[in-house]
Parts: sequence; structure tokens; C-alpha cells
Amino acid sequence: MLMAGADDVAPRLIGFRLVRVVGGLVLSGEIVETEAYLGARDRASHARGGRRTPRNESMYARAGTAYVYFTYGMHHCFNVVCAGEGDPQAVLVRALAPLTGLDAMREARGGVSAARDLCSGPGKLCQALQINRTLDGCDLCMPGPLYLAGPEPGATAPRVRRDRRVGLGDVGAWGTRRLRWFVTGSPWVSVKGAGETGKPGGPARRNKRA
DNA sequence: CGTTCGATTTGCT
DNA sequence: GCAAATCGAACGC
Repeated sequence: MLMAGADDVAPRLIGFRLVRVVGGLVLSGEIVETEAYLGARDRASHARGGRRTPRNESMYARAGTAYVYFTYGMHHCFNVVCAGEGDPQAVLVRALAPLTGLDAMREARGGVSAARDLCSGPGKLCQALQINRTLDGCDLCMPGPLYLAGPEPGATAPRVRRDRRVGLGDVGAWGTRRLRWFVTGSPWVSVKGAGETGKPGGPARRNKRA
């Protein structure tokens, strides 16, 4: 299931649970928003052009490996590597509906009180679940400090909507492809470009300098 | 070795 | 709406 193209895995991960075990506590949430990064050909990917560096090495690992990177000098983002070894495709997890360990999440988030603000963004959820580069490269398919679990038994499959990816620079046509998936109407998704208006989504943002 | 910039978040205008 | 925060990776010379 995890070994497939990122645009196939991303929508399927919606509804899965992300589980973090730390300090004897279990912090977890249901995945409600994902984005696919399609590998060497994808201009928005860290592996664009086949780039392979110490930072993105995990993207080239086998399906089910975690890719955690540090950005903007202060935030971490968590991805699920999903293609075959040597094929750097990954799914960015952008938001969770918190399930367990809410108090620990609040503390890790610096006293943020609103549950809505705990995991509604890729940087937020990493802070809430204490995910950092020490977890880069870990196996997400086995119970451990960080792993994936299927939807809760009996859970109804959420209605999913798709839209363009968020926060990209100028990546040409790759900026308009609808490679983001999220639960329709969910209050837990990242606010920015939530796409609940029904329109296709505005023009690609952040085109600094010509 | 210097410069640019980022798969973001937050707070202020 | 817009800019600051903050630092390492990537890239040019």
C-alpha cells in the first residue's frame, strides 16, 4: 500500500493514524491533509533533478521510511517515503486531527490552547509530536518511536477533496497541479489555502522577484 | 567563502 | 496583507 507513486499514496494516507511514542506517552492523530511530491521530475521536490544530498538522503530509501527535514531555521516537516528504493517520491503530512496526548502536544507547542492549532500545519504537527531530524530515516511500518497505523476499525472513509499544493515558490506548471488532498470540511486542516470555497484555488503564491 | 532562499508560523498593521 | 524570525543547504565565484 505504501509502495506506489506519491500521488497514489497521498490520498490513501488520509484517515491513517500517525503515532508518536515519547517519554512513556502516546501522541497520535488522524491524518487529514497530505501533499504528493513526485520525485526527480517534480520541480517542487527537494529531489528535483535527481538531487541527492545528506539532507534528503532518506527520500531515496525504501517505501515506509520517514523523511524529516528542517527548514526556515525553525521548523521541521514530516514525510512518508513511498516509492521504490532510489526513486525519491514522498508524501508530506500537513495536518492531523489530534487523537491522544493532547496535553503533551499543548505543552510542546508552547502553551497553545486551541486544539485546532495543535496540528493544523506541517510545522505545527512536528512540534506537537516532537518530531525532529533524529527520526529522519526511521521505519514507519513497525511500532516504534514513530509509526503509521491504519484507520480505526469501522471508521467511515472520509470524503476527500483535492487542490494545488501550498507554499511553493515559482515551480512553473508544477505549482498548479492538484497534488494536495484533505478531508472535506475538516476543521483540522491547515488554514492556508484550505480550499473550502469550492473554487479551483488562486494563482501560485510567493513568486518573489521576477 | 559569501549570498540566496526555503514543502512555515506568528504577530502586527 | 506583510514581514520578521532564524539557520543550514545549495549554489555561484
